[in-house]
Amino acid sequence: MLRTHTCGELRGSDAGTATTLCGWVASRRDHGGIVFLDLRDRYGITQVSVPSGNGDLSALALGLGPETVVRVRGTVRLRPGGMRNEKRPTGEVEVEASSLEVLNPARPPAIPVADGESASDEVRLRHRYLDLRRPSCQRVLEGRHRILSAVRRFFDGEGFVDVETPALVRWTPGGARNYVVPSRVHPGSFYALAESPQLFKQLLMVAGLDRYYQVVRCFRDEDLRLDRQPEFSQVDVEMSFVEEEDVMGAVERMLAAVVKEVDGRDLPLPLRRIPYSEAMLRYGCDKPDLRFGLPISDVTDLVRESGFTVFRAAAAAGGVVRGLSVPGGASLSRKEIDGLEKVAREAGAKGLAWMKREEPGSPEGEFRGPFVKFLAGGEAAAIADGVGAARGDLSLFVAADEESACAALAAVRGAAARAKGLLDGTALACCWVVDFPLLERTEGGGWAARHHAFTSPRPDQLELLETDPGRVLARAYDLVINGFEIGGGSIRTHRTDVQERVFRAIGIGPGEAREKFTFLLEALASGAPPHGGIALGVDRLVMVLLRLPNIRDVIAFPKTTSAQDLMTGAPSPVSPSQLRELRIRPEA
RNA sequence: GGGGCGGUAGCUCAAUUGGUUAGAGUACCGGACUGUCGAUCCGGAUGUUGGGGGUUCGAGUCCCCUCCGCCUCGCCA
Repeated sequence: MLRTHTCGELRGSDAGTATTLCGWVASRRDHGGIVFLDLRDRYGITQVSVPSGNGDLSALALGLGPETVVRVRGTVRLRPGGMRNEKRPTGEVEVEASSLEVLNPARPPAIPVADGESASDEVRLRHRYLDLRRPSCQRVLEGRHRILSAVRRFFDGEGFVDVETPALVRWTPGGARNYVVPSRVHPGSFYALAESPQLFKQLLMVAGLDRYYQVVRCFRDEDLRLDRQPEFSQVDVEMSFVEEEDVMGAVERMLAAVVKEVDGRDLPLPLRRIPYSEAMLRYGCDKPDLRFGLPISDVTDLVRESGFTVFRAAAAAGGVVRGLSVPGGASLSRKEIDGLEKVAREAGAKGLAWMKREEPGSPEGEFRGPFVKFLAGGEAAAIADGVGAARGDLSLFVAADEESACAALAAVRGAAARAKGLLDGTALACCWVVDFPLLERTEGGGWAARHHAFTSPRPDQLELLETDPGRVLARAYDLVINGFEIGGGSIRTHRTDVQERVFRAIGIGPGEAREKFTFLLEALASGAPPHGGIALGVDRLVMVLLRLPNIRDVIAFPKTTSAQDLMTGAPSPVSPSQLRELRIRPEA
């Protein structure tokens, strides 16, 4: 080793010992006679003092620019009283240098490396190696490592086998767009990069592995979001001879172990289970943010005869009128309410009806708001009660078709929580969303699998597959934390006859589409055990657990929203000769 | 593919209604200083205003095209 200690470990008790440190120059303070250097590595910052009297050493120290890589030999000294730095663990001591060695000079950094200094996303990503040199970034990467270690410890301890599955796979129809990889050996044929190991892990169950897990990279060629990257990691899990509760139980115990590891607190189990239909009604979406209340209520039946035409017409047209109450929201300004209405409009609502119940200082029973004048006697109180509005609360209503109303109120709910400061930055609100519909309508009027085609229908609802497909519930479950979908899974179909019926319901007949799944049907017919599993998004989980606002923050080398790597310049064109070898001709 | 916000010195930002030589902090360079730790003080240098075109006596500012970053709708079984 080039060093005897790290920059984070020297204490007062080390005073007098000889030491050699290596690190980056974090700052240089020149006092003419004496020069101070802050030396930084992953473990901390230690002050180095270079006293006068040794001309060469002082001159060398003066020439050290920021981020120069140096090796310092010296003696640990207790700092004089009053000169200690309480802000650093190493602040009691300094290393009095007897020699300085420049291991590598550094050009002035393109972005400041110190924590607390700002730089735009663009330059941070372009110089990611400097960005990652910041202590805060290193804490995140360490946190991610601890989380993944805890995950692996948990599954290892429960007898799961870590099996690797292919990344280069056959292209499969449906689902996320695949990245496509040309085959040199088979010109004109292509691999797909796996969007998930779904089929392989089911085949491992057929093989009898019984309990499988893997931390695996997945690839999806879809547009990016703050919680989506084109390549991301999953904790992929599959278990045999299990039911829903077995999978959910294992995962929430794993989650509790991870939360204990990173937060040191106990996650109360079992997690709340919320049926999909309730999630949609009360929170307007299938991944509710339960860090705050503001539940949505349906008041359609209260406004069928309303004096307010917008409400009456929506109800008559088969739509819904739903709303929520913001506690203390009567204090919100007109400007803030206009902001909420804008949110509702952007989410697809035609408008947002609002009503204040008894503002502070106003008489009992008073309601104020643009549409109150249209309401007949008692109606205002009835719908206010309907959404649970008390004195001083603000009621917000959307009248629309059910889908639009859900989307708009979900957006309004989040915006109102932010406006009223209801978001607890440290909270972890976890739940399972269960009882999803198995199928959903396609644009063409047919049916498609909502989760994937191998999700098992509820066994007591098999007949509905042929009579009323939209009502069939799936044996599926999503893990939701703070409004992010952290994972999703299901009990799979393990019998060929049931799989055939699901295929038929979603219009996969015995044609070419079916051929792509032949190997799976054959596998199911070869003694597939009842099985199920889940896939958890590692990056999202780390993001939520470390309370970071963006998935890029938890990935060492992420892509931008246009799926580029600003540091390396990927993707890039390849040479004509490479294309020729692959028999790929660019479109003219 | 659509919508919104942004791009000015290495970095973070400012620049009135279109008007003189585009400024500040920081970093950088030089000097002073023996106890700083966001060191301080004095001095200096720093620009393709993302790129291209247009309007105008005059464009960082207005118009068109385009590239890049972020957020978002579609998309993500």
